[in-house]
Amino acid sequence: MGRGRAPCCEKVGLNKGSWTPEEDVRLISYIRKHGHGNWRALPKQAGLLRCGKSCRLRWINYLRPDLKRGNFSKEEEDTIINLHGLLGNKWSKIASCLPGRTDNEIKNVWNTHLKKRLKASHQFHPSTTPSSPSSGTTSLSGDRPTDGEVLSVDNFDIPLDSNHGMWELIHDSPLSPLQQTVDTTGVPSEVTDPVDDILGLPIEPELWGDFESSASADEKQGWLTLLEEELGLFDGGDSNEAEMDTVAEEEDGDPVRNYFHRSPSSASTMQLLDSVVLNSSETTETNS
DNA sequence: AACAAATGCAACCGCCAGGCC
DNA sequence: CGGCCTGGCGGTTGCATTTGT
Repeated sequence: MGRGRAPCCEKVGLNKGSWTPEEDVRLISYIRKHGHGNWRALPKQAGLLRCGKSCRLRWINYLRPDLKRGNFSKEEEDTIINLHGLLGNKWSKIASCLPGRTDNEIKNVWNTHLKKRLKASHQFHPSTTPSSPSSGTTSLSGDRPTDGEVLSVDNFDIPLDSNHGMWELIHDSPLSPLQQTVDTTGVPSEVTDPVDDILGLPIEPELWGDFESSASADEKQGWLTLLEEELGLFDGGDSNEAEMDTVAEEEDGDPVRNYFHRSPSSASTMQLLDSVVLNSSETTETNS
């Protein structure tokens, strides 16, 4: 699919548009084995006719093993609405508070669903004043409110207290625990585990070559079908269920993720934000 | 059934910030 | 200190799919 603007001349000869399962396999396999120290060099080393940016986007938005798939829950949507009121179009920061969700995904959900919903509710209840993305960013990036002031976001009053850490959160939104454990791109900084458990598929770069040369057409097709199922490209039935199990397993010991997965009440955004702040400071101490 | 309009979303782009030399 | 390189972010695009007529 040719999306976006006209291709830049230096990228002539590179693949564009939708990724094929084969490309996905190559990328997953390479990153799993070598990590992604240099996105620019990665496609060449992985044998992909893609630019580094494209590889990075594909990995972050679609192939990362820690991604949650499926529709956004009501609670997730409420959280997005509230955080958007706080942060404006800071999709990456909002995403950092929603484990398993990407900035791109959140941006899409906002633009396609939530914006319209807010608009509709505003028309229905003209007295309410939903904060616009720009106003949220602009107002908060300006003068800092004094202690005791209340920031009203989507009918949700947030007391602004300098001792509370809210202002710091807004301005210096910390990394989520998810990012702390797997980094922003979902891959450990050092790949040490020799067991290739990504997607539960036995992928190794060396094997790919053997696979390509020796596997029969049926074997290749079956393997790619399996990949499609794992990626959610194939409606195989219970793959989603398996993912939810994985998510549930990962919840233990992660306050923010637990919070979201168990009882993500939109009215508890303060709690959420506190958790993020707390967890961030704990991690900082641990690392220092 | 056929066509048009609306919607969803993956992937593109340019720009910017931070790190390195 | 300034230039270059890279990664990351936010905005935009257009194809595929769904819905309406």
